[in-house]
Amino acid sequence: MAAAKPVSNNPRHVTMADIAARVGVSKMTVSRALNRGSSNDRITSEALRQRILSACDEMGYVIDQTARTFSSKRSGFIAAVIPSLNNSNFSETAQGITAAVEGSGLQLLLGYSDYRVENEERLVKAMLMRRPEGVILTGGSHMPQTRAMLHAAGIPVVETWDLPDDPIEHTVGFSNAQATVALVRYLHAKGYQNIAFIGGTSNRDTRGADRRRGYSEAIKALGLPAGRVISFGQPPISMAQGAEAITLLIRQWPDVDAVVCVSDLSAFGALMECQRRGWSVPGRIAIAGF
Amino acid sequence: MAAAKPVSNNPRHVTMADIAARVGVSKMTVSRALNRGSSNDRITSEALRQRILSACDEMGYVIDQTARTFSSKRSGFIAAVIPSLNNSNFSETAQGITAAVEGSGLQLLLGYSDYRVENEERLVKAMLMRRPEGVILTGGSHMPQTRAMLHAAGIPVVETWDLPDDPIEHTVGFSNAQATVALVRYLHAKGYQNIAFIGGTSNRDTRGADRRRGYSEAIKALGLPAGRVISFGQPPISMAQGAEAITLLIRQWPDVDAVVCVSDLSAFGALMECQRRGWSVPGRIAIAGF
DNA sequence: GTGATGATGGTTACCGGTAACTAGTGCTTT
DNA sequence: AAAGCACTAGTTACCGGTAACCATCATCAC
Repeated sequence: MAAAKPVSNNPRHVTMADIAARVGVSKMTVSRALNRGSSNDRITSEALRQRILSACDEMGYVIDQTARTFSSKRSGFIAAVIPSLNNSNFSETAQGITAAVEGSGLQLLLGYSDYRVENEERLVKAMLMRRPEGVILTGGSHMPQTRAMLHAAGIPVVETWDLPDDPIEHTVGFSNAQATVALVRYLHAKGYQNIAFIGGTSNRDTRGADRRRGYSEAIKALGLPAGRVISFGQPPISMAQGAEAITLLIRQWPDVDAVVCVSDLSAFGALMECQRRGWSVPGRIAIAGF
Repeated sequence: MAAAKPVSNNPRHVTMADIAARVGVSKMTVSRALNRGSSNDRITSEALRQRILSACDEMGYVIDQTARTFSSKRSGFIAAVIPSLNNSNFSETAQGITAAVEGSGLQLLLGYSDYRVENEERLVKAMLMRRPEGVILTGGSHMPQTRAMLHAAGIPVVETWDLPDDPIEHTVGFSNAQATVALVRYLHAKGYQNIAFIGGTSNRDTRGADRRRGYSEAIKALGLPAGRVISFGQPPISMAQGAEAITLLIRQWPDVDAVVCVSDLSAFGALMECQRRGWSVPGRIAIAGF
């Protein structure tokens, strides 16, 4: 592909030196005029500054962030890895981070791992090569190599959507297992006795696996009938898969009166299927989504 | 925030020079060993190369992509702007691009504009500062300044999900208006006479607006009853909004026998509502989504 | 044996910004 | 009036890689 061509074979990119020559000042003055307001601010006279800015406009100059990063050791972005783009939870997380970061002059660089720690490792490596000023990860399960690289990078690391026992550094989240325990206890307190669980087939989705573990622990602790777990579909499981799962569930254990679904999406699919079949919710069966 | 701290205040990042000193060769040799297989390949003896690679491993060296980009003028990534993360169409586009780009050594940098051309302009500017090797945009409507910057950048630009009259450079897509015309014609050919349209309230979503325009043109050309347009909710409109919209629609024009929805999501919401109310689809009313 | 050739590794200069320091100016302060 | 200070702009060096060119050595054809 285009892998052999330089970024630009224009006459040449306009550089700061061109602007400086045009205005008749030094590069440094141009740099200072453009960086007004940054931490290493140096006041430039307003008239001169305006001349510089309009020269930039006229010549179509855009500062080279690459050179700037290289020189100042500040890349101006933070990296975030989420499992999937197409999941409102994670994309809302991304939107939230973007909003929070806006104004501090930082940008968000987003990557998605497709729920695979190997992909996460590759992504983290690629991102670290670009020297982010911080990294945000989803979940607390990572490859050893990933943890090592992040430690070596010497930048802030935040893990979200989980409460790992052994955090890399900071954590913003909750325990998926404990939250599911609470959910099962709540259903039990409401009088439900035969509580099932619907989730995906793979352990790739570690948060999903944590939720299943929490379910099993709670069931055991409460002395309820155990083993009522349907595993169906590759995470993230779809609405359609949620619908199929609840059909299987009712066929296998007709006495089930409540079901905990691994995600909102699967719960929604299950709910739809119940409505379609005319099973009253939560009369015939209660449905809870995570 | 952390906006005043350098990327790293470690003892110091391991650099290529450190590796070179350790192995007892020059920086250049290290560079060549690491870039084996790239376009400007120079064969390095395998034994030496292995010694270099293991030295990198031992010292935890990760190449500085910033410096590399700066020096070689090749950033190794392409930029894509999509309207929204949380839309399976666009996130699938993103996944497709990622897959296509994989193997060519390029990475994808993703940004979302929230359906606003002003945001798109800010994003494009921020991305161009990092010197991407190509840019992919969603849709064919952009701020004049955005077009100017992209032209000045001198890199390949691709517009998708649209077929603009005045493309910036390349286009991969289709005409939203023409496709909607075809859809209306198809419904008419099937015998439907009272065809309505459901879409969002704003023109921010230019593809949605194009679809509405195509709908109106087709209705007019076919001489069907016009004006049966429900505008409801800010794009991208949700399933719930699709459901509400169809309720309004039927209340206002009870004779409507087919409806074109601006998106799959709104069509799905409308479909659900019809099922809930016991209206047969496509008996009582036909529902088409874009 | 000698020049040509090819494989390998070294040298030098440079990419485009910014940090850190220096120099000149006008205004106070004592 | 001299010293001190606050501002502004200029100078120099450098970030960590790579392009382009150079030097060396072994191999080979004649």
